[in-house]
Amino acid sequence: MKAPTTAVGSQHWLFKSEPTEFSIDDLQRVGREAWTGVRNYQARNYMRDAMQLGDLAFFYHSNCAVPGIVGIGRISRKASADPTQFDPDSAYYDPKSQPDHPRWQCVQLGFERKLKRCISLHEISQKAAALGNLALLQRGNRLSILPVTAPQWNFILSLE
DNA sequence: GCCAACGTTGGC
DNA sequence: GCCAACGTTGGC
Repeated sequence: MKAPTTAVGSQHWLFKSEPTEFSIDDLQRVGREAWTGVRNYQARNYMRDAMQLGDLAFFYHSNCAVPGIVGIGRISRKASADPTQFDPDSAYYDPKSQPDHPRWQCVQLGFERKLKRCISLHEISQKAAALGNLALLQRGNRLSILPVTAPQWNFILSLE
């Protein structure tokens, strides 16, 4: 018997986005968005190797007045080649990536809902003891896509 | 705007 | 493979 694969939609993630670039309101308006432009190998590996259709993700506003979690999205398409890597006009163009061996991948994130209120990084930091080693709170973390455990997910949502 | 904490690049 | 230089992230 084959080992069971990870159940569809059973995992949780956190996606960072600068609201001046792409906010939760933008996601709500367009409904779904290909998460292009990730140029970090670890973040890519999370998308390419781990994310399953239906996984849930916190939508986090970074580099803004009140950084924090503002909404929820859901993986609506599994990873595929990020087209911006082949577009010379794109800010994310990667001349070293070959079309037959794409270096970068992206998933599609669908809008699920906005939180009733922003759960700020400040507030999350204050609850650090209850959250264990939440990747978001790890020192020096700069990844734009982070894993969240089910207990962490449930605890953060309970703050809403 | 500052700056700590990275990840990446490229010379050697 | 080492590592200095450089670029980026992102909170503050």
